[in-house]
Amino acid sequence: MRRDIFQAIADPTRRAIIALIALQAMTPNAIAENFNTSRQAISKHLRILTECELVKQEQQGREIYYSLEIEKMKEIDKWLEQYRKIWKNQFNQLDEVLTKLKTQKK
Amino acid sequence: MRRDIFQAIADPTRRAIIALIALQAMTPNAIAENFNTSRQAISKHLRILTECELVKQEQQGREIYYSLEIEKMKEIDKWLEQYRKIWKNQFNQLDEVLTKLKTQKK
DNA sequence: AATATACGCAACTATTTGGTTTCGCAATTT
DNA sequence: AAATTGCGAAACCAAATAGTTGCGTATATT
Repeated sequence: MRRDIFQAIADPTRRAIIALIALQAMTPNAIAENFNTSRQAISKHLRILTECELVKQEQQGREIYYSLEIEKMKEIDKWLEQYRKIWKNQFNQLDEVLTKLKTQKK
Repeated sequence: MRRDIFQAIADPTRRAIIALIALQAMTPNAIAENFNTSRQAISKHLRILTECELVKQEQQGREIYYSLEIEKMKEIDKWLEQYRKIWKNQFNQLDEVLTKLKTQKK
């Protein structure tokens, strides 16, 4: 039972759930209406998302509202950072080449 | 056989491979030395990474050098962008509250 | 030419995963 | 109080996954 954020976002249904509840909290039934799977299947996805803290719940009577824990998304951003450095660096190197070519032209 | 980038980075070994070859191209054997699994297992991971174009190969004699296709990493960045907007927005809202408190103090 | 090395590929296996069905419990509604 | 609704949890199943073992092939070394 791996339960890390990368494994959580690997499933396309889970990414769609994340997108759905990013702007407003929703109940499992309301979420399930947007897919053609059962409420239980969505519930399982929500459990995985909750376990890795990508999603938080708030009980309201007999309904449970799920919403995105946006802070957790920053972890992916943090992981990407090392690679962003690489592609920015490559861009700068390309930029250098271009300016060098420019000055040679003059 | 799903073969998208999110599924590719879901596996921790594959993320480690990506980190390894990000800065320099490496052969499967050289990569495998950094893990305690077989060369074949690494080869399978490399195949998955290659199939979703996260990694490119370059044959050199009987050796094949694998390196990161950094451009593909931007796809994750692109996906994150929508959520980055949300957390930046939340930060701005917090900022507004703070400046409001400040002016009220004065 | 014979051997060794670097590798991909296919077959097989154990485990994990996404899904369904069935159940039970708590909060509403009637 | 009885029926309904919203939900999580457990049991079960088919498909996918990560790994192993055993090839075959091309390049390099002797």
